[in-house]
Amino acid sequence: MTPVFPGAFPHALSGAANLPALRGHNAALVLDLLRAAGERGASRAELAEGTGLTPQAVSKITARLRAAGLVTEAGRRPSTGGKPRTVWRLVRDARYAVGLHLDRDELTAVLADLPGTPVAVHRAPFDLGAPPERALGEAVEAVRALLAPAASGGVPRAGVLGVGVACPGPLEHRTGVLRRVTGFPGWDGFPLRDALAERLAMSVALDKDTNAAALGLALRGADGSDGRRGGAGAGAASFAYLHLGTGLGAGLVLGGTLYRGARTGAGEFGHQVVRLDGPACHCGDRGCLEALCLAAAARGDTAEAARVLGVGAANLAGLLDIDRVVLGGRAVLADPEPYRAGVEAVLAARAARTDGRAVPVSVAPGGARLVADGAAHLVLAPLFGRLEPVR
Amino acid sequence: MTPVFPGAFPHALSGAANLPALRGHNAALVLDLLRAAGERGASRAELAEGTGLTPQAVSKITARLRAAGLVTEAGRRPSTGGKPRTVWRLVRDARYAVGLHLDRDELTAVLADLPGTPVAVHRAPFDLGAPPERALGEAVEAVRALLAPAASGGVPRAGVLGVGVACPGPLEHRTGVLRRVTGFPGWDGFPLRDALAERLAMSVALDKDTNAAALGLALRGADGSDGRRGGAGAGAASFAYLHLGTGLGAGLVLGGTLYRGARTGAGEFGHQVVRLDGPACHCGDRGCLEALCLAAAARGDTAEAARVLGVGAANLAGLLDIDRVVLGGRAVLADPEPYRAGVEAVLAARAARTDGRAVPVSVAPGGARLVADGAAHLVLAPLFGRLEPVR
DNA sequence: CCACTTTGGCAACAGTGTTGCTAAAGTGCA
DNA sequence: TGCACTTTAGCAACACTGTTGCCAAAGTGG
Repeated sequence: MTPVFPGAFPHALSGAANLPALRGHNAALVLDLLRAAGERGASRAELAEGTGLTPQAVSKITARLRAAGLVTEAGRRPSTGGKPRTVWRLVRDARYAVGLHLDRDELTAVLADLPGTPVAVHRAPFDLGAPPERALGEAVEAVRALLAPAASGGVPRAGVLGVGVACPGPLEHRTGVLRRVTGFPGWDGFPLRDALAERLAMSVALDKDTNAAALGLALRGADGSDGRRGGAGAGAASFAYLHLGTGLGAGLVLGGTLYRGARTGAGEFGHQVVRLDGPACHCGDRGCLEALCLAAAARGDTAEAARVLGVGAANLAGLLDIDRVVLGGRAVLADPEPYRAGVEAVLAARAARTDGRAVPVSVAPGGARLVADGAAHLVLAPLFGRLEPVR
Repeated sequence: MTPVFPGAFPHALSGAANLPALRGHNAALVLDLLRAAGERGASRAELAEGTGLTPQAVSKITARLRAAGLVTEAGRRPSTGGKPRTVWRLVRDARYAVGLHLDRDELTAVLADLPGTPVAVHRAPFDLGAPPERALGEAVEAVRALLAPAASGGVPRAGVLGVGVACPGPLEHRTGVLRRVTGFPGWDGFPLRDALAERLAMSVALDKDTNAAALGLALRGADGSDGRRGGAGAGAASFAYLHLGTGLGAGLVLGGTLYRGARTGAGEFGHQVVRLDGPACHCGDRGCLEALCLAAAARGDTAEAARVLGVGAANLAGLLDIDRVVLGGRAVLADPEPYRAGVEAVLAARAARTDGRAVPVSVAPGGARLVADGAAHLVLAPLFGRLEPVR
């Protein structure tokens, strides 16, 4: 839709690779380092150090990226005895992406700049239970309102790469088609991505709300560390985002990238059975984590809700050897600390038993806008080689 | 240790990539296709189709691989109206790898050829509880016996790439150090990989038994389909290998590659809690899957053991959206069908509830040698771009 | 003022996959 | 049997990659 730069969007090269793909791959590496560097920027030498490329290669790549308008020189570092290093930074307003969060009763649209920082927000009531065509119209209107000069402050339409849409699952991110959205079966089979793309004349990416949130955390830094990948093969950060709202779901980031499974089915966290033959769940099974957790929360027993959630988190942490657990969702955000502490206690007890490292638990920053912010990253992340682009 | 070919061992290019890495990456792609093609082989045109490279690039790559002795021309396909296609095949005896399975009471060493087929096997009693130095000596002796001309039929020592070692966890594959192997704490901190490498003067890779088994299944085809990756970004096969023996563990293959987590801790499957506040487990927790499953099996209630195992498998399948579950381990292999059917029934019930696809369940082929065969793939897989090489 | 250090660009280079063309090796019909 | 046609595969030139060697620019410190 909008040109980015030649050879853009190469995910970690897994298929056949030719020279354009190689170029795009290395360019994405440099961009990702600059994104992580933020306001501080990075010099050529630092980029060379961080990527493993030679300084000369970095020079060529930064020159190309500058020609594309994506990066710019921004001052110099103090000299350390020789010519001072030139600092490079991402050009914040070089490109934009829209993040659209369609929730059960509310719609949030954000306009994010190249590093992913929101520069405009639009909120509106929304009814996911309305007929799809009507809901679609409201989503389209929300994006148009967001991009109107009055709201976005004159962002050139051509600079907007596309729209990332996040909504409750199940759905298929590859095809952009919704499945039986829990509680709203009317959406089953609706090609939301293509319908939005046609109405907006923009490229659109669709994913689950939990996945969008996890992706946003991976790139903006759930732990403040800006989610940089580790060195070559050192194994990048892995974490699980657990979302406790109307239901209970998870978004998984494994080895620095969002793990969605082949059918976008990964992250079905709430319907793991933790009490065999326990109380019935609305899903038809018995003893689901979600049922136990929500029931405890409903009767005001936050400690028990947190403990049960912690057991599920421990099951997950053991299976996937993750580095961190991040909590979010309305129920958690309403009273975060008991949940955080309760989950962390269960994980710490497990670590003590197994002689292992305790998995730290934190509460997701960003509050109610977390998912919308993350949805914008569905469009931005491929630029930085952080997400397999959907074609 | 043994030269393979210039630029060998490039995993899916995730770090900075230069031309040698690019060459190695594409060469690995071609080798992987030829491995999957097996006896049938593949023509240049088929390789070009499968990799996405141009026919001319494939010509250059096959020429290089032939010079390295890894591939050879093997006949022609019938003409379809023009010049008949030349078929290429892997040279089976171009390279070898040793797979060593150190189990609690037995040791298995296999010599595998380039495609991973065992050509020699050596079995011996083994005591994992013996002092590490003595056990190490026995392992060294086993490898030497396997490679002796009498056993291996004159395989040139120079053609052996290295030794893949699989043993019960926990351990760290990156450093090659054992942790408190369940039941045998004497190993804690023992640098098995480096010790073996020094004694044998060969390169050694270490991993958990369940991971080795899963890797072997991924490459040899748990489903007979030879484990080929899907097309570009199509999402390769994901499955879980569940091993029910003395304990209960899992090996995970996600998107075509072995997932081990940063600390080789992934696959802790048996100590997920499925009965909150249930019976005590030896690990110190309550209601662990392993405790319930083993208890049911011990009292002869295979149906219940299978049902409980199925619940754990369903929890896992939901969380990771996998394509298949493979069962193995002594307890399962002793009487496979009830386990297979029982687990599959639970997964089918779950699929029916969620309107999803039922996850098929199969029993691992290869029997008692599964882990040893897989261990050889710890050495072979990097050649085919299927495993991040440990450095 | 000058020696020294460090940055970063220019030009030549080795090596990648790609493109355009041609030769080789079959099939199938007149 | 001859000939048109199809398909495979190699050669040579090419565009482009990151790398190397060299040198100018721009600082520091005595």
